[in-house]
This record gives sequence, C-alpha cells and structure tokens, in this order.
Amino acid sequence: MAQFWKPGTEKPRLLDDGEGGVLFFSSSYSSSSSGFGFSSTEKQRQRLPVYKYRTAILYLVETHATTIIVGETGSGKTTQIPQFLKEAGWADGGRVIACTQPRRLAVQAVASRVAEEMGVKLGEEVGYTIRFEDLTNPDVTRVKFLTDGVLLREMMDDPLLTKYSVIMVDEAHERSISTDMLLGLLKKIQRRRPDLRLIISSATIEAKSMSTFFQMSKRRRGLEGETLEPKVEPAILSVEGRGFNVQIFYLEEPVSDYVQSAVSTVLSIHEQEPPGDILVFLTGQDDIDAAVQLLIEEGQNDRKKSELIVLPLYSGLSRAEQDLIFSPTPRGKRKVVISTNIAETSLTLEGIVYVIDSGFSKQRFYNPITDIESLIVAPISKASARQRTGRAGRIRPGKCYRLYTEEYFINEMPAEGIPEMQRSNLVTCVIQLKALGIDNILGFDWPSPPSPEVMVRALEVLYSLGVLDDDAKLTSPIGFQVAEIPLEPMISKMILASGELGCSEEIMTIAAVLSIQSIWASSRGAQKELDEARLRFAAAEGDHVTFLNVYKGFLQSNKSSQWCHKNFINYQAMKKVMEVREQLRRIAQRLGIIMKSCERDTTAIRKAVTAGFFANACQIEAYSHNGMYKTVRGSQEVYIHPSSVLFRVNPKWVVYHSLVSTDRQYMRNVVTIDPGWLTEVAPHFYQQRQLSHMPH
DNA sequence: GAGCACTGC
Repeated sequence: MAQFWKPGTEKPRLLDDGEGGVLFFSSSYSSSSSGFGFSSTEKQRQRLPVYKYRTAILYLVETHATTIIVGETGSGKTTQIPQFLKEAGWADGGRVIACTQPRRLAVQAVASRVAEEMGVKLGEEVGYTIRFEDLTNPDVTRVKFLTDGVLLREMMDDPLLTKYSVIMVDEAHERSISTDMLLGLLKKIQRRRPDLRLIISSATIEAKSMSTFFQMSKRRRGLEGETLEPKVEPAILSVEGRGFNVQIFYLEEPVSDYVQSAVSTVLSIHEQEPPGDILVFLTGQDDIDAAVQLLIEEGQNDRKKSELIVLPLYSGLSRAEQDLIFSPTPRGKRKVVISTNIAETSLTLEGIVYVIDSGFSKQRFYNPITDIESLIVAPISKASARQRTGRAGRIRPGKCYRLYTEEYFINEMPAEGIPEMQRSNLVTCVIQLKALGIDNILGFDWPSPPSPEVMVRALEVLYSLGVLDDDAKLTSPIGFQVAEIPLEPMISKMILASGELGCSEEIMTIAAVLSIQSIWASSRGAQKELDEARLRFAAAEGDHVTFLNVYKGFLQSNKSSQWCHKNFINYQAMKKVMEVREQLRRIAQRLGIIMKSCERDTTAIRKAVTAGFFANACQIEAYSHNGMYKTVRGSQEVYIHPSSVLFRVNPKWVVYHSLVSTDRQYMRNVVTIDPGWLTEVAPHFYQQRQLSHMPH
C-alpha cells in the first residue's frame, strides 16, 4: 500500500485557525457549586475539555449579547454549558435556559445525560421537547433541550421567546434551513430583548462570518455607549476536543472510479493494518450496493478476505438491517461499514479505526425556474472531510484514506458546503416567516441569503394556493390555517379542502403517508415480491387511494408488525403515519375542520388532492408510446415512476405529489383526475393567471 | 421497468 499513499500533514483534531480574534482563556479549574464531595459523574465532568473554560464562558455570556463557541466533538460543550448557566443563576426567577439541536435523537440523548449528571428526573428540572413528545413541566423545567424546528414553532405563540434567558443554538455549522431561520429570527429578537443571551455553538471555524452576522444588528440600533447593555461585538471562544489523532493519507493521482478505489483500499487495509473496523463513505444506495457486492465476491475464494464482514448503511434500510451495524465484531473478523452521509452526523459507530472518504456525497439542488429539486453527486467540503476523518479517532488513534489528492484538498475543495437554504425550495420557510409577521421577506437578514428568484417563486406558489393575498399578506382564514399545520403548504391546503368536501378522515391518512419517506419496506433482492404486494392494495384511481387500502389493512390487522412484514410494508413508517395522523386530527379540531368520512367516494378525495396539488397537473401526450406526460403549467416532460400503481396504466390526466429527477423526470405518487376540477378548485391559477399581478 | 443524501414541525 505504501506506494499508493503518502502521509498528509493535516491533523484533523487541530483547528487550522488562521482567523484572528479568537479568544483563548486558560483559567484554572472552577469548583462545583454543589458543595458536596465529587461524585464519579462530577469527576467525569471535570475531565471534559470545556470544564476549564467554565469561568470564561460565564464571563463572556454575562458581558456579550452573543457568544460564539467553536468546539470539536468530545469537548463536552453541549452537556456542560447549560449546566454552567444553570449553576450561575441564569434560570433563576422562573427563566429557562434553552439548547437546540438539529436532530430529535440528539435532543433525547443530551437531555437524559444532563438530567443524570444533575441528579434530577428527566422531565422536571431538565426536560426536552421534540415533535410528538413534550417531556417538560412549565412550572419546574429550567433547562430545556429541543429541536430547532420546535423552537421555531414556539415562536408562533411567543414571538420574543420571553421565557428564555439564554438560547444556545448547537451544531450551527450544519447550517440546516431551520437553524438558519432561527439565527435570522434570533438576531431580530435581540434588538427587542437586550436581556436575552445567545450562544452559537459550531464545530468549524466559520465563526468569523457568524460573528459579523450578529454584530450588525446592535450597530444599527446605535446601542454602543449605553453602559448597561451587553457588548455588541460577539465573543468567540475556542474549545479543544478530545478525539484521538488520525493520520491522513491522500492519493498520489486522482482516480476516476471511487467505488473500485474504495474496494481496493479496504482490501489493502485488511492485508496490512492491525485489527480495527473500517468505515467507507460513498454517495448512495447504488454505489454502496456495488461496493458491497465486489467485496463479498472477493471474500468468496480467499480465506483472508473472507474475514471481512461487509455491511451497507443508508436510511432506506429497515431497522433490522441497520441494527446489524451495531453488533460487536467477532474475534478474528473485521467489520466494513459502507455508508452514505448518514454516518457523518446522524449515526455514531463505535470501534471505527479506519475511514475511507470518497470525497463525494449526494446533495440537493433546487432550480427555481423549473421548480425542481434534484439530488446530485457533488464534491464535499473541507469541513465535511474533517468530520468524516474524525470518525476514525473515537476510540484510539486512527487512519483516514482520502480518495483524492492532497493538492485537490488544499487548493480546490471548498472550505464550507453551500447552506441548505441556498439549495432548496423555500415555500415552507416563507410561510413560516409570514406567520411570524415578517412582511419584507426579500429584505430578511439571513446568515446566507437565498437568491431572490427562489423567494419570488415561493411567494408565487403561496399566492396561487390562496395563502397569500395581493399584498403578499397571509389570507384569513386559509393562510393562517395553512401556516398552523406542520406540513408542506400544498398538503395543508389539501386538508383544508377535505373539510368542505366531506372526506377529511381519508385525507388525514393520505397527508400523513405523503409526509413520511415511504411506507413500503426496502426490497433489496425481493423486488418482485414487493411489486406483487403493492398490487394487492392497488387502486385504479392511483397511489393516494392505494395508501388508504394499506392503512385500512393495517388497522384491520390490529396494527400488526407481522402483517406489515408479510405485505412488504415498513412497520416503523406505519407507526409514524399513526402519530402524524393523530397530530393532524388534533390540529384539525382546533381549526374547526369537521372530521368526516366519504366512505368510498373517491371523487371527493381526488378533488381534495387536486385542491392542494393543482399546480402539478399533467396530461399524457396524445401519441406518446412511452408514457410521456406534459405538465399543464410549464409543458415539462415527465413520466410516471415505475413504483406507482399507475405505471403503464397511463391515464389521460393526473396530478403528482413530487418529482424525482434522474435521467428523466419521474412523478412519484400519482392520482387520476378530471381536468374540469382544475378550473373548479383553482380558477385563479388556470383561468386568469394574472402574471402582471404577482406578489412580491 | 427504475431508483430516493439527510433532517425537521
């Protein structure tokens, strides 16, 4: 292997901070406020790198409106800082300390860890809130963990978030849409609430741009000089991590086939390196299955290679298939996990010593002209590369093999990825801002502003749904109701229509199914059986009505997991459908939507679907032999996806829920309609499209 | 007859 690789100079756990203005405090250990002898958890707390910055952090939070903390994994910032704040009195007088996370699992894990360290029952002094689960008690909860999406929802009832004294936004470097929205809105809140403190916690050094972002709000206000106010300039503090060193190797020459290159690197490691599991980052199911296949074939006629346990990992796998990843590696074997980005942040694997990084991942891009989102294989950023590398150093020093050259890493790889906000359709984001009373959407102060074209397109869609009026204000009641329902606006509109059409029971089910990934079980190696199972539920009207048949069968089976397994249905997904449906039913009740079943009248159901998705109407091409459709709106060429029950049935008129773009545009989840309904449910859109009168 | 990185309310 030596001739293929050369050691790099970069050490991933060291921050290459060329940034000025980074504050390093090295105060001595502070004592605990408990006054008791140190318990073992107390000792563990003190060993975390963040512990020696306790005084510094509390000082900075006291004196600065915003504190930016750059901390690598293992620094302990997420679990310790909320406790420091609590001990220092930030939760006195009924105030609450909030800490947001991008993911539900992280919220639960961190909250229970902190409750344990503080010796309190989870849900009392320390609590958490995620969708479907609120483990807090408003009277006693003082430290609250929540997803950033939940905090955004809380702003709809309490726009200034008055009960919180400090809000810590964790994992801000991931730059998800909801984190970015939160940052923009918190900056606005700061102007009205000088008492509020923000802590922005990030794993990368882009702290500088974040600092500039938070600096300006106060300047504009002209607060400088007022003595009682906190400093307008955000503080930046850097905290070291506690990972092990990872040695990095680069390719000497670029390769064209990273799958093949990854496979041969796995084999070289296995031949030449001491025991330790391998994690390979590829881009998607295709790549991963191909690599798994190649490695299994290699193992079939070679004793040494047969010691490899090769496991794929991506979100489409069933729970049981994913759980295989966590089983301990037997003696004399070596586990090789071949994964998508899921292992970069969402899942942590223990026992990984070697990481192989292809340098690519699938990323979403959005084209506002065609209104199509697509997944494209694109180069990752340096920040991602470091994150991947860090996965090798969790238990002991590790090695990372990058399937690109050092020259490429240094000179060509972008420092940071493009924030999700600049790669997505923003319809949901815009309606949330409108609901929060932000009128000037185009002038909103974002950490990374999206293009005006994307914003205008979102406003156009909301206008066509009747959610916004000519002045781009939320309509009443429809606009406010759609904003209240936590789903895509087109699904929410469909729900509202179902109340009037007398089919709300059915539409709630359809809305719940459409809002989750897929109710079908993954079908690796059993495609034919899955297709047959799907046919057992198939309805002539299309996929939406088919979902109703599945849901009915599931209820009749008494929500049996065995029934799901037998019918190639994802049991976890069905449980989620039930949860979402229940939440929707409660919201509908609040909004005064009458719950009613239309029995077997699928006309009402399909009309309700059309009321939300009229913009996705398509007509088949008159002399098409290959099932080509054209969208009514833009004459775009589209095809029914082979997984649809209407595939090869090719009805004349359909509406679809979403497009998958590969070599062709495929419509997923398709239902037949009568074209007459289009002018009936959306006259403004199909009869008098007033292009001159678009909202702005 | 083909394919969906990952979250979240």
